[in-house]
This record gives sequence, structure tokens and C-alpha cells, in this order.
Amino acid sequence: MPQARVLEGAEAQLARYLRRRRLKFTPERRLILREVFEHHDHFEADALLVRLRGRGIAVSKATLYRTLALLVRAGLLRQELFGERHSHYEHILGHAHHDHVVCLRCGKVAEFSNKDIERLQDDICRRHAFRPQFHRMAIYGYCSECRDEEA
Amino acid sequence: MPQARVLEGAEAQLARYLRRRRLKFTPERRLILREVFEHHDHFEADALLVRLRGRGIAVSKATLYRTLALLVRAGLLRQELFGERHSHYEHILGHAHHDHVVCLRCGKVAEFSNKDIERLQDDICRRHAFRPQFHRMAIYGYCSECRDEEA
DNA sequence: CTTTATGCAAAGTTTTTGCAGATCA
DNA sequence: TGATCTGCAAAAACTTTGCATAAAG
Repeated sequence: MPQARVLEGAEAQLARYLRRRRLKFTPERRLILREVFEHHDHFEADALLVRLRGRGIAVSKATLYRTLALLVRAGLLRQELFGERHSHYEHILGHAHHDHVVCLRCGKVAEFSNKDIERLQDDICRRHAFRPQFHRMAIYGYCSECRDEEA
Repeated sequence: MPQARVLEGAEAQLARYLRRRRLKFTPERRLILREVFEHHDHFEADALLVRLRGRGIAVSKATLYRTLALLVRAGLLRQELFGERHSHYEHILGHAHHDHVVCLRCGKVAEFSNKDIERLQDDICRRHAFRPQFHRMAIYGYCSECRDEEA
């Protein structure tokens, strides 16, 4: 899916979400959405704010956090905690579900997805009479570039 | 493994860790270790502090946090973030590796472990030339008691 | 007696909130 | 025009840190 299409789809999805709830599509929300869906896939709130500021867009921290929460509620973003105290956000739209491999030394994050694991997770939920909504899985260790530097 | 044995093992492991690094086995460290390994398996820093205070043990917050970090480094505890901004801690010693199922409504956490998933994770790491150290996996959804209350 | 640990209070980090004024539908 | 938003600054929640004093090895 080309990036412009993704942005278009994201705007449409957010517009629908807002309209249904009689919420407003403000310029701030549009600018943040744009910045989120035009480029990067994986980001932290603070880095996003810096990027916005760099483009001369002066939304407040409060609005940024409120908007990110809104985008999560609207199903456009996924919020992740990779063992750190701050959140990472990822696109849902235009990006299939996947899990993560995180390097403990350089911090690099790679993605993977595995149908067999998903299927086994479903088995587990059935056994626990649990109705799954989503899952998070991350494997922590050392990437090929960092594994040799480690003791 | 009976609980008393676990505590014994934990003390031995910590003592070894400290000795090697010429660190000290202070009364505070011993008391915290005891409170951690005598009973509960799954706890939050603040709840632990309250429990200690309830037993008349007045370690400071600073020492508590420093000691928990030490126990993680020494391989006795695992630190988990279940999508909240505070940590949960779990025993490693006396407790086999497992993953979690978390109820989004009542917050209940159940454990599971699955050899097939672990094996598939190893495959993935091999394919990424990644040297895994540990992983975290949590499935979020609704438990049998809460699934009916949800829309 | 030297190095490491503790307690206190203050600072830090990331995120949330109350409120008054601004703005969208 | 009325409900929702924004920005600000202050609060919140959790954890970390600097420093003086205490204590382990």
C-alpha cells in the first residue's frame, strides 16, 4: 500500500470515528495524523513532538498525548511498551500484525510474524476459556551485529 | 520446591552474586529478599513496601528500588510491564518460565507455558541470527468471568 | 579503615488533568 | 450557540539520584 493511500485511509477512518461520536476533526488532529502516517512507522511520543516542532507545528504536549490516545481508540495506532517506561506507537492501518525482536545492546527492533504461534495462542485461549483481544510478544536478546560484543 | 527451600536458594544465590562483586549483604537486603521469597510470587514495588512496613520493617523507598534492581541483576527476579507504567516483579528462582494471559476488565493474570511456542521462537531467532536472552508474551482479552459482561 | 550502602528529600521522566479561553459542527 | 478542544501549567505516578552519614568486610 503506498504511503499516500495509507494517509488517505487513515484520515477517512478517523473522520468516521469522530463523526459517529460527534467529536471534532480539528487542525491539530489533522496535523498530528499527517505527521504520523506520512512517514514513520514506529515512534515515541516525544520524538513525534520534536519532529512536529521541527516542521513549525506547535501543538502542545497535552494535545499530542490526547490525540495519540484517540488514534489508539480509533484503531489506527497500537501502543507498545518494550520494557521501557514510555510508549512506542505503531501503525495498524497499512501494516499487518506482527511481533518484535528487540536488541538489548543497540535497541534495534525487528519485526516478525508467525502463523503457527498465533494458532497455538488461540489454542491456549480456548483452554483458558479466554476471549483474546490482542497480544504482545517480544523476544529480547542480541542482534547479529551485537552478539559478538557481548560476553 | 517448598518455599523455605526457595528462600534458602535465593539467599545463597544472592550471597554468591554479592561476594563475587565485593558488594555487601546488608540487613536491608536480607529483609527484602525474605519478604520477596517467603510468600508472594507476583508483586509491585509499592505493595511490597506496604507489606514490609506492615511487618515493622522500615526500609526506605530508595533502598527498596535499589534492591529490586539488584535482585533482577542477580537473576532472582524478573521485571515485567503489563502495559502499565509501573513494574511487576516475579520470582525466577523456584518458578519455571511462563507467559501471561491478562484480563482487560478485572486485571486478573493467569500463567501458561507452551513448549511448541518456545520452539517456534527459537526458529525465528535462528532465522534472524539473533541470540535470544528471554522473551515476554502476554495475551490480553477477557477471562471466562468477564467475557459475558463485555459488549 | 576503605568501600559500599542507607535514608532523606529533591529531581527526573513520562503522562495526565483542571481550567479558562478558543473553536468546530 | 453549545459541546468539544486546545494550551498552559500544575499534578500525578513511579522511579532515580545526590549527598551526608552509617555500616559491612
